[in-house]
Amino acid sequence: METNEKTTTNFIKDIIEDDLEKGKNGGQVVTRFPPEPNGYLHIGHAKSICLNFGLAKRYGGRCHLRMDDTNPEKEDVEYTDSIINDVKWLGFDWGEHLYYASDYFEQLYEWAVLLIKKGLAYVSDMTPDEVSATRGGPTWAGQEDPGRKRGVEENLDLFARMRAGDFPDGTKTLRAKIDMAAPNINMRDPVLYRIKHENHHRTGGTWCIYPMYDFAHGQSDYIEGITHSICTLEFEVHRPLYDWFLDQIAEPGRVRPRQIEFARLSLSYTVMSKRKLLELVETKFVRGWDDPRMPTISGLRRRGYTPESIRDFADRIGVAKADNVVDVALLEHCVREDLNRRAPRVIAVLNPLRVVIENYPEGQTEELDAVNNPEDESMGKRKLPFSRELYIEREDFREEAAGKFFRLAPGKEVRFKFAYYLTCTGVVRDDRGEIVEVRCTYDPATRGGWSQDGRKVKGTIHWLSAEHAIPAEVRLYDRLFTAIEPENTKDVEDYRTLLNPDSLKVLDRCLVEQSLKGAKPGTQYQFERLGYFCVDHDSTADRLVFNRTVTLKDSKGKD
RNA sequence: UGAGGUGUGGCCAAGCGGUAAGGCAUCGGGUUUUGGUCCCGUGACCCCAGGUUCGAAUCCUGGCACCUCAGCCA
Repeated sequence: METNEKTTTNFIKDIIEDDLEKGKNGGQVVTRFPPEPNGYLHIGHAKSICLNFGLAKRYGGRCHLRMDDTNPEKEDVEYTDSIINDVKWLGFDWGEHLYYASDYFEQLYEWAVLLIKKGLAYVSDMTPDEVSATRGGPTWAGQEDPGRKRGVEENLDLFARMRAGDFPDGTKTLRAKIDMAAPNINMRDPVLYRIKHENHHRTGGTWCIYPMYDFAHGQSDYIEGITHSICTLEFEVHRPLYDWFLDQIAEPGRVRPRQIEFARLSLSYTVMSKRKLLELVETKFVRGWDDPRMPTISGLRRRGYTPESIRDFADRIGVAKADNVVDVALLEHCVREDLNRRAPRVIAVLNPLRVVIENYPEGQTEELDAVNNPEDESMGKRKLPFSRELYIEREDFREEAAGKFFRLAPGKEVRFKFAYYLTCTGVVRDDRGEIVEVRCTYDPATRGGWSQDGRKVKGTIHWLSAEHAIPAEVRLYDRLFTAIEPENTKDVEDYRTLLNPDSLKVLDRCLVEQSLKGAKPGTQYQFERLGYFCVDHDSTADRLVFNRTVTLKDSKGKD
């Protein structure tokens, strides 16, 4: 499926179209998705990925995948691998354009030297605390760093020695000489390089000084010929700095990137910060980054979300600058819509209740036709075995059938989907009074589930032949948090107190139809009347495990 | 009290001076061998107050609210 663009327009498209009209950048559109490999990608990243790759595609340009790996302390190849895998899975192709900011370290270093020579950067001896204490505040200026007074030669020498490893971590930095009284705090002599005697996951021990985000990002964009550098709103106040660095290094005639900011995505009932997601993983509240309850791409994938549904979601939420919290119901709507078209229907009984058909011959089995997908006739039909003893969903039977209950109850006739009309004649209880079996009779004239005499039954329920069904485990998921905005709920100091204790429910005595035997992990189905489910990779040769992606919409009790 | 942003129905979001798109959710109704799908229908004087204009969500002025920035994180 092609990513269809439902939102008519957004301000970024306007900007790009305006640039194109003016012939800027030679009519090129080059974007990039620049994650830091310090965690797994989540649905918020998906918004950015779809935006950047989508724009490139729309305007006949290209989109790079760039690892923003300038901080070896937090980064790891495990994350790099997962990012590459996730972006690919989402359906995007960066071709040859996979880059690493760390590949630009040498060039970045040279630019730092250039700034020193221009008298625009200096080596500082301040500690982190001192830098912080002298930065000033919103309404008061900062104080100048003594390092500011150093001459070019001394700075050059000191900076070279920083690179050479002459100084311990935290003792020196390279700072830009801008303005300690700038109203924008980011312009108050920002740190360009810090010393970290740390092994980098790609450059190994080559470097012991690493560039800061501000000194690396815009230049990386420049190196790659990015035309539109799209990032989230918190970088808006960094834009003057982004431009300041480009002012110092950009050569005439080369593409000069422009930073454009949009509002990041918040999804209701979950958290999106990498720190908090990491915390959930580390405290073992979830089973890992790919726990189906996580808003990570890997979690959504394991949950059964399709790339198409996520791309559709990204299109529908739009792109703007206003803070927003998108209702997770929209995401759910997107998978339902996608899976409704594609997922084959099968029968599963999550909470089995035995049914015996008194007038059906013992030992007899017949095969009935079942439609694989009413939305798509080409998906054909399959045979479903029917016999005297069946299982139905426990909640599809009630002794007291109140007004709106259309399912099985004493004396009531209902349709067993694809099979017959059955009428309940009674129940069998165990010692404790629990119903363990429902007795019924069937009407042989209603084979296939319809009646020639035109009589209607309101209810249709699903069922499985007792001797043919196979066992399975089904994991039901619910929202991870009980609050719409766990990170922004008043009177709540710790978001973790809002974790939903019932976000996972494991049912280990479920039954599914025999055709599911050997189903491959990742395969998606609609369990008739229940929802969309997919095979989890925890499944083994003799035990299937399913994840519930999302329930079917349910209007029970609403009419 | 600084700088940069944002405010359109419950949640997103178009709109770019000519009289409020669309989606999700909700609630009605119809079809239906999934209480699914599908199909119909349902809601806004656009943060507030002034002003400009024949006409303003769109322009101007003044408020108010919320978000971001004081990591050697990104």
